[in-house]
Amino acid sequence: MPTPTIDKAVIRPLPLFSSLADAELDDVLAGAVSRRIAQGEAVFEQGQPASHFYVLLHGRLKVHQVTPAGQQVIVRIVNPGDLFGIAKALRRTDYPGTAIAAADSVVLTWPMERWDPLIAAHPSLALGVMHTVGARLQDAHTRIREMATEEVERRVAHAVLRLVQQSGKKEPGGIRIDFPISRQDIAEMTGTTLHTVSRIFSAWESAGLVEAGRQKLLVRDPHGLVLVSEGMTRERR
Amino acid sequence: MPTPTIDKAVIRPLPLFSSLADAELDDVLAGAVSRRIAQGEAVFEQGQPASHFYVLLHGRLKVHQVTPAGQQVIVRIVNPGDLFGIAKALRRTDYPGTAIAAADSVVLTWPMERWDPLIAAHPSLALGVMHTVGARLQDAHTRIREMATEEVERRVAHAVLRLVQQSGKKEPGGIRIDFPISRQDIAEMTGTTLHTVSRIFSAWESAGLVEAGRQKLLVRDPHGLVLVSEGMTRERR
DNA sequence: AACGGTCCTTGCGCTGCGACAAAGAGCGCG
DNA sequence: CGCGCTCTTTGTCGCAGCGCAAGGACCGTT
Repeated sequence: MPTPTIDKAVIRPLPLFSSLADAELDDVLAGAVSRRIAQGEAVFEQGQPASHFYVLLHGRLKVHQVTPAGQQVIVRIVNPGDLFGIAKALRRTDYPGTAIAAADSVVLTWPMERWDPLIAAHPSLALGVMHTVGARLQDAHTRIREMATEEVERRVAHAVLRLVQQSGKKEPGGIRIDFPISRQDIAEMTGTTLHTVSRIFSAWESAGLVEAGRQKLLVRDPHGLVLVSEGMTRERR
Repeated sequence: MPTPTIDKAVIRPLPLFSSLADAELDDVLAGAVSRRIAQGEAVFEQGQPASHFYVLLHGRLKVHQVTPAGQQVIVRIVNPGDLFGIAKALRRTDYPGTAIAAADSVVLTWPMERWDPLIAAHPSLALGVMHTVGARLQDAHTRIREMATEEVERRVAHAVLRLVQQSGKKEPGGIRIDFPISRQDIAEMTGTTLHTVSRIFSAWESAGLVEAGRQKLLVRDPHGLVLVSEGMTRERR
């Protein structure tokens, strides 16, 4: 059910493509196809040969990796406008993770054969990709630093704040994470367990910091959360 | 005491430059200067404006980040041939970390103003940079996965094995990590404490897996370490 | 409206590992 | 050649947070 025609107006505003001339954009979009992904469905799976690369137009994806022992980790959240599945940029022939739609989503997809020519023909695209990967690298280093030095509650606070920034929607009474996210997900993002996240959320809820429901999260007091993330805690009891 | 003339023969074999034509290489090397860094000296420090970018020719560097709370984390080890200090590729104007020479080292350095022109003029260089950053991203994800799911001993085993791969020198009786590395360093690479690393090394030493001295490390039984890293442990007592 | 599936909560006991402490060992410097 | 510094070892102790377990809430389905 791919849509053969792509609406340039949707693509144009994305930072990745914004510096392309109009004619270039046509060239880039040649061979691209959009595709709907239902919630819970995978765009691609870890270990599969990397046949396509993608841009997320709408919705939200979670990228998982599974350890040899079968443990899951969420490597990142893909937000609208993000490039993903770019195995070629990492010099891989397979996908290093599994991308699953956290909400109904729409992706733009190119066959991987288009990668090299596109990158070669459009230097500004290559630049953009470099920056994308660079940004992810910095995120990753931030996470490493947090996991190495911070205790669980602060890591969870950081993770939630990151979600707020990337996917927060202002709402009377606070900021809502606008896609379904479970405690399990947050546990996998912070290297802890579902149980611990649940406990932390309960404590935050009593403290009036957040309002947490099934797959839902409303941050009532972002500033308070920032304090927690910076270690202003240990006032319990 | 920079050396104004750079020996092309030293640069040519580096993967990063190998696909450049000879004339291109001249262009790339224009404006490059080599510099010696004594052990313990910093090439650049976290937060400084990023004035140069570098390639390590000889020696070994540790890249640290300091948390707001003052904790140190080792982000990566720079091996000969590696590009580093490429803040521009991450769209930063300052260095995100501090690079310190773990052993006497020689770096090749360019003023950062050369970055954009070089990347623009030499597409294969841009590609190479993308792959470099991509490889680092994958490393980072691996570390995140390990820190999230594995217990300390296995993480330490993985870290040591990575060192062996990158900086191992075969030697009668085992593989030596050929630059000075302390337990503190390894603790900072794995998100644990000096004390725990010391204990683990002691245990490994009794088990005949490694031989560890002051800033020295000889892996006697790499395969045994692999077993540890894969979780074949819990035989103690 | 009953049912199964998913997601969430909470209590309890155990333990990996960090905090603290104190002393030993190797190295470089004056 | 001895002094001080950094790096390392080893022990003891306490606790954050994980594993386990059981139960409850909410959701979509037929």
